[in-house]
Amino acid sequence: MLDQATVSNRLLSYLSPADFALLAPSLELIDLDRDYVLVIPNRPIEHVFFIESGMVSVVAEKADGRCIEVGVYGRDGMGATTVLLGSDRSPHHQYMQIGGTGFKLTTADFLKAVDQSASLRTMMLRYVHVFMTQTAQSALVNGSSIIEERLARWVLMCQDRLESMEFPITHDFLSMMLGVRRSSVTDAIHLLEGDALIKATRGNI
Amino acid sequence: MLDQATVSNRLLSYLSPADFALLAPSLELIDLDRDYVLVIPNRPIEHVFFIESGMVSVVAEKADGRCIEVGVYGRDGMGATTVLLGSDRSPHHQYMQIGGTGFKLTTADFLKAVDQSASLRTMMLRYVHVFMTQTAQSALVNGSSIIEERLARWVLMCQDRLESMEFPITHDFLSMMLGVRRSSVTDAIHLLEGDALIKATRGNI
DNA sequence: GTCGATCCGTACGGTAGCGCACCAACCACG
DNA sequence: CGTGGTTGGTGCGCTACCGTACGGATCGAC
Repeated sequence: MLDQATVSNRLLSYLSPADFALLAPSLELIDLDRDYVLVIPNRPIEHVFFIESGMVSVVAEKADGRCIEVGVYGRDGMGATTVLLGSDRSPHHQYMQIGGTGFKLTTADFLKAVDQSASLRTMMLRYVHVFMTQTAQSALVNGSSIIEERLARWVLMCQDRLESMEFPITHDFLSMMLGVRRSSVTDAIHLLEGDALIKATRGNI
Repeated sequence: MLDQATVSNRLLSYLSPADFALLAPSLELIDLDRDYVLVIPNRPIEHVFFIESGMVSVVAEKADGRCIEVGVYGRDGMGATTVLLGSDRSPHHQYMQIGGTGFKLTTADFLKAVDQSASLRTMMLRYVHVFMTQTAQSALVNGSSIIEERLARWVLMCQDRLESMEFPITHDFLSMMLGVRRSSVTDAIHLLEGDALIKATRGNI
């Protein structure tokens, strides 16, 4: 049986013991390697995830195939929040940007637990609000900040979620996330390095 | 007593009669003139709104005072959705972009009704999902589309919500909403006019 | 009609970021 | 230890958009 005290995921660890006990039997610990897909757009969501380590990108795609990240989460949150809102699908991609581990449970088990406990539902809905705010913030900076600032925001968010000063990411991936040209990312990284704020090596920041 | 059949708001009109009856006694019809403030950022939300006509802008603000619209709604939705998510405040401004009318009720009355009816809650949470998707879409276009496209999106969203081919709006306001320079809006409008897609007069589109 | 305020058209120099392309450094793998 | 794929640095011409600014048009109030 799973011990709540050993769980890194913030949502799970802040639950009341009773609420945790509702979910615990359904939780399955799995490896989440880089590029592991948590949610496929517009397809029924069969599993819900709680991240223990690593980071997930939530990515929106335009009709022309162009993609931009609209949110990220790690041990602070959960995947596939839309099931809480009564929808069994989401228009966005979700995949591991940085590999790690996490718990997976079926959507049905999750919803059953949420229906049984109002406090559990409340907790989860609060997280939806947090994530929504993050998305709105993305809209804000995407529309009003230069690349250097957007990169800095991304690095900080990544740091918060990984509790690590270093993480593996290529300029190419970052350019996807920010929706800009790869060499613009290179330039922005150099600027931040010039201010001694970050240090980048091949495939690492 | 309010007759559900005469209500324009989509959320209210799609409710089951029983759910509507739960809300109806609390609904107060009010005028919502242009610039009427529905939500002040980071202050307790005392009232929830269902729009009958007109349009609301949800606007995020950066530390430097720069603002960008992260969503809009009209008769298709409601204001202050965050109360559904267990938060009594929101970080965003919400005010009437185009004047109209709507129903107002206290947050307490609204939450009481939602607690009494699971189907009512479900309906409202589904709308939260819709709005969240819209916000994510804003993040997407803000980061990847040229002004002309973003303006076109805005005009179409406005049209959907007003069911009117014409609406009062100045270039100046649009530049705020899109987070761009006022004269860039003027240019984009001329481009769309060149394609005979819109027609603009002073303070009108 | 006159005045002030609002709104819109236009212009000009400056710059962030783009698309593209090329090469060097680096790594994994045989 | 060579080879091929990945990643990062750099350059060039180009476009979208910015900041700023000025002047003309339109409107309401008196």
